[in-house]
This record gives sequence, C-alpha cells and structure tokens, in this order.
Amino acid sequence: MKTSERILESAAALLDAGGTSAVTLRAVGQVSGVSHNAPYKHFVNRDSLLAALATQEFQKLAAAFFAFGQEKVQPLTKLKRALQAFSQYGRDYPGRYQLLFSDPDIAKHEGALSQAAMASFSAFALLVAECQKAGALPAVPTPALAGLLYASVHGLIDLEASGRMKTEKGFMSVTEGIALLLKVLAPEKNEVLQ
Amino acid sequence: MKTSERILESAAALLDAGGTSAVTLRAVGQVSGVSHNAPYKHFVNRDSLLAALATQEFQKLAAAFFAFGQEKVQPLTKLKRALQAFSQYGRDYPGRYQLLFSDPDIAKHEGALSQAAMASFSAFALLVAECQKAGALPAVPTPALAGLLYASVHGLIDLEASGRMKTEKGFMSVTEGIALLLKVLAPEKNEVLQ
DNA sequence: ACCTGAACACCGTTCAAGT
DNA sequence: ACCTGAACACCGTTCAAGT
Repeated sequence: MKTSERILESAAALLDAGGTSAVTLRAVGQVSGVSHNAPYKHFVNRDSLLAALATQEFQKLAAAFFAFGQEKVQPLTKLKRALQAFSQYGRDYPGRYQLLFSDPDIAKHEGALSQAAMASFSAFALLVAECQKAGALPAVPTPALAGLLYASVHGLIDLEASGRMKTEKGFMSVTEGIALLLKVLAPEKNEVLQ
Repeated sequence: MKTSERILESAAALLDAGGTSAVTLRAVGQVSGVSHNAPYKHFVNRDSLLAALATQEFQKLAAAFFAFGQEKVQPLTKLKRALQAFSQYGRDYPGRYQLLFSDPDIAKHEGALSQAAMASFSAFALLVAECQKAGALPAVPTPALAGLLYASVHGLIDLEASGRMKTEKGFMSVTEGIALLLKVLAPEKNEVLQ
C-alpha cells in the first residue's frame, strides 16, 4: 500500500474518532508510521490533505448513488435506499460527513473536490428524476426537488447529531423525517405511503 | 460596557470575519483591548467562551421567533417571516450560524446552551402549531412537522453556503427551497400558494 | 524520489506576580 | 476582584540534510 493511501486512511480514522482537530499532521504521521512532515511529500499542506480525503469520499458517495440507480426495483425504492444509505453514512462516519458537508474551509475548494461534490448531487438528482418520470414524485423542476430532498436529509442528519431539534415534548429522528417528507411529497398520498 | 461583554462582542466579530479558527484568545484580547489571557478571568477557557456566545445567540433567535408569533398577521405569514429571518441570519452571520448549528464541540455542551437551543426550537414549533390549528399545515404531530421544517431550512442554508447543491444543469436557493417545501406541505395547495 | 529532524512562529493554558 | 507577562506544551510549516 502506498504511503499516500496510508496517510489518507489514517486521516479518515482520526477524523471519525476525534473530529477535525484530531487530524494533526503529527498524529497522521504516527498512525501511518512516518514522520510528522512526510505528508508534505504527498500533499501541499494539511488543508490539501483533507480536501483530497473529501474528494475521495464524494466519489464513493456518487458511486453508491449510481449503484442504487442500477438496482432492479421501483424508482421510489431506489431513492429510499439511497436516502437511508446517506443518513447511515452520516451516523457511521460523523467526522467525514462533517468534513464533506459542513466544513467551511473545505467548501472553498474548487477543482477536483468541487467536481466530485457536484457529481454526488447529480447522481442523487438522477434518482429523483426517475421517481418523477414514474409519477412517484411531483413534476416540479428536478434540480429544485432534488435540492430540497438533499438539503432536508442533510439538515436532519446535522440537527440530529447536534441535538438541536429536542423539545420538552419530543424530538425527531432522521428516519421519521425522511418518511414524513416523502409522504407529503407523494402526489397520490394514499398509494405511495403503503 | 463590561469587559466580558466586550470579549463576547469581539469573539462574534472575529467569528463572522474569519470563522472559528480566527477566534484566538490573543486576537480576542487585542480587539477587546485586554491581554491575551484576560478572557480566563471571565470564562473558564476558549470553548466555554464560544459556548457563552452561542447561548446568547440562541436566546436572541428564540426571542425573534417569539416576536414573529406576536405579530397581527396570518399564522402562515408569521411562519414565512420567521423562516426568512432564519435564513437571513445564516447569510448575515455565517460564523455564528455555523457555531450554533454545525459545530460538534459546541453541540456537546449541556446546561444553559442546550436549554437555549431547545427554547429556540420550541419557539419555532409554536409558530408551526399555530399554522396547523388554522389549517394551513397538515395535522401531523407538531414536533415531527416542526423538526422537518427546521431541518430542511437548516440544510438549505448549509448546503447553499457550501455550494454542495450545484449541478451542471442548475442549483437551488434557500428561498426557492422554502417556497417549494411550503407548497407541498399545504393541505389545500391552490389556496395557500396564492 | 522520498523521508527525517531541527527550527520557527503561533496558539491554548497555567502560574506567579501586580493593582 | 481583575489583569499582565513569562513560560510550557502542541501544532503547521519550512529547510537543510540524508538514502
């Protein structure tokens, strides 16, 4: 395994274990079995290392969305599975999820990272478009509908993780939120919601 | 003006100008006209200073939501104004917004901060409940519906800021997203959407 | 080509001392 | 009670040197 791959792997592990502040070049070096500035031989600096990691993760996400599109099931089932996998990713890899979707420094990057992020959203939008064609989602502009779904699920994941939706009376889970959203979005409510 | 207030004000300014990493105690001290460790006389450490700032901001947000509830207009108009103000806050004070809703270290805090965050969401949920009573929103459980709305708007703000919803074909604005969500949520679609 | 170790500037935090 | 300045450990980054 190449050193650069080991460095990315170490960074991902540290990120999920202790958040972005735990990803110090010294810790990355130690976990990877190299010195604290060996990473500079593979990435221009710490920020660039994190950007490379984010790019890789966005590519995985796009591939996962694409794979759901290939399954031989109803379009709405594909979309539900994709949404489920999306929220599961946020739960399993909170550090990486935060890096991809809520890190302002990472968000500034153009080029490969931005391209990979766009590709992820485009792959997701394809699933939405397919549902619309099948009449399972309303015939509004696809980018708007896909954006709303993407944003809502992200918001649910983010707020669930931060506990910002708790009240005295109750709170909301990501799964419930997605179910409610799909329910209100269904053109024929009684048919789609079992 | 008390030193502790000046410190919080300086921290807020630095936060919006350069993100959380720009809020160093040395910079806060300099902007406040005190030494780099005077903050320790008012807050136990840097994290606690940021938590105090977040608490203050959540209280402002809760007060703003409450104020919209007092206006003499239709319930749905109150809600729309509140959502509009919410997204405007995210645009005007990106650093503070990120601190309140997407900072994992801040999210861990219990006590006053957690209480203030819950109070903000509760105040928002009241506006949603009023819309439901007036028949302007569906009669599903209020925490679920309020949570979905809160999460969706947060997701739209967050993804718009990070540019994660762009595609080759188009992208989505917060305002459009809110409008679309309220449109699909309206029980009598034709009536509510003008 | 890839890596190491020393060095530098910066930061959070602690501590002794000042009014 | 409130503040300051020195000091310490840690971090990103640079640089000269090693294979």
